[in-house]
Amino acid sequence: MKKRMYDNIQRFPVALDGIIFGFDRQALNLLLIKRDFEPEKEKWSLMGGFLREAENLDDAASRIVTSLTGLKNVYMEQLYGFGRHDRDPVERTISIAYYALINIHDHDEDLVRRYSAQWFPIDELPELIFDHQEMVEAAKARLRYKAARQPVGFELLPGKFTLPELQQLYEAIYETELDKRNFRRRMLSMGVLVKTDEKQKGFSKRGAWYYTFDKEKYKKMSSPVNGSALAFMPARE
Amino acid sequence: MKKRMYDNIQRFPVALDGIIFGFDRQALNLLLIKRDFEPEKEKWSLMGGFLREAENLDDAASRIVTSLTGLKNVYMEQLYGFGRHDRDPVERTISIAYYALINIHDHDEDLVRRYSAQWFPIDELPELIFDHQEMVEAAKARLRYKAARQPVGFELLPGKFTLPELQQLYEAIYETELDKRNFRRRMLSMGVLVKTDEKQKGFSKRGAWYYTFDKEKYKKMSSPVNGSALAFMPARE
DNA sequence: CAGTAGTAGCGTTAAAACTACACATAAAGT
DNA sequence: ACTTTATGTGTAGTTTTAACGCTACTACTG
Repeated sequence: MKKRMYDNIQRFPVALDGIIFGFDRQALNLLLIKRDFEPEKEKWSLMGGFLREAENLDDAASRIVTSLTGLKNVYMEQLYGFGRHDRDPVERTISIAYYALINIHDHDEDLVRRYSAQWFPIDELPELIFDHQEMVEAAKARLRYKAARQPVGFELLPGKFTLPELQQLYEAIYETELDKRNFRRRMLSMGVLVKTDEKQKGFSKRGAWYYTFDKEKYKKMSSPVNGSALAFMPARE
Repeated sequence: MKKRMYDNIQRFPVALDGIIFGFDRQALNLLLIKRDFEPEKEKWSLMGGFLREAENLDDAASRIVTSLTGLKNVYMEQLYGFGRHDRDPVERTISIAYYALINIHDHDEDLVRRYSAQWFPIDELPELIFDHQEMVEAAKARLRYKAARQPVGFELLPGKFTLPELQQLYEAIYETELDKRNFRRRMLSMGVLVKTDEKQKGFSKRGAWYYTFDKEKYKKMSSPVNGSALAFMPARE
């Protein structure tokens, strides 16, 4: 029995590209790979790959990020579908971009080496191939959007972290400085931070308290842009 | 000279599906078509079509909406890429959903008849094929998000409209009632409405002033979700 | 061991935004 | 002229934001 198929239509390779964010307690970074194949060999690009038969988009995106970082169950969200007809000089493809948030210290360094990958601070990115620059811009905008309404630290920070560290992350995301007192109040008011009885040592004289996330509450708040969580007529900006 | 191509990868039909919103001065409506072909013949679905070679995604989405409505230069925004591997029983496809906002009275009625298309109030939708229900939900959420930070009337309303009409639209979008005075203040404060010296006649005794949009300012505010316009750490909801 | 330096952490206040709510006004129809 | 019906306006109380000055720890120094 022959499988049914659509007639008289084009078929295209469907790529998944991953914008992988990591935070090193200082700056927000992006994991890029140096292409060792044509076209655009030796130039930098996002990690990508092609969709396989019988594989969901989300699964494919996960597979691709895992193949570079070794990490599973990474937080990812679909960003946008990029499909300019001439975006890829080899063949007409469309690419669904996903962004991922990972703890920069968790990744598999061997894998990263094998792919000639490297972390770049987001304000010092090299030139990227194709439309990858555009993807990165979109991902930054989305991350900012997301961070504004829920603490994004859970994915980017280690299990325990201090408020100054969280603030550092936010300042990296927004590329600006924030008021310590207001930031603190705002984050705490979201009700997902749990203070531990442990203090950070060695960094500052006084030492800051470590916090963790209340995973339960955090998960409830975490919803993609299309999720239900958008408030009814929230304030204009 | 042979064209270069990628090796050993699958290729897929790429569909575009359009969530077409229209407003008839009463309710928010969706334009759906009755399928006259298998599978799922006689059931309702979104208007869709397949991507062609050398056609940008946005252009393809436009083409598809135009083919049903006769309207060109419709406001559209990419919504999300849907790609469950079993989403289409005929063949594995991926679909990029776009939503469109049109003035319901402008569409080409012949075309709509030819496709056996029909407008449905968004709170009385029939059962839809595949994952189209999910797409509609996502589109509603996105429209709500968008409407909260910029007046969305321009695309959905005729050139001139009254504030009560605009409010009617918002109430349809949010499926709730709004306070007249607060709504009015909020819309006017966005600074894109221009009062004309013309009054609506025949509908209410007193008659309401017609307004138009200041297209210049309006365009500046109109940016897709990924645009830059997201405020720096806007209020929590 | 006392003083200093450098962050961490707290509280207050003024401005802005939001919410809720009630009455006057224009014009059509009798 | 009076009634009817929807349009249009103002205000007060509350909540949220934004700006800002000061105290509290503790490691290091002499």
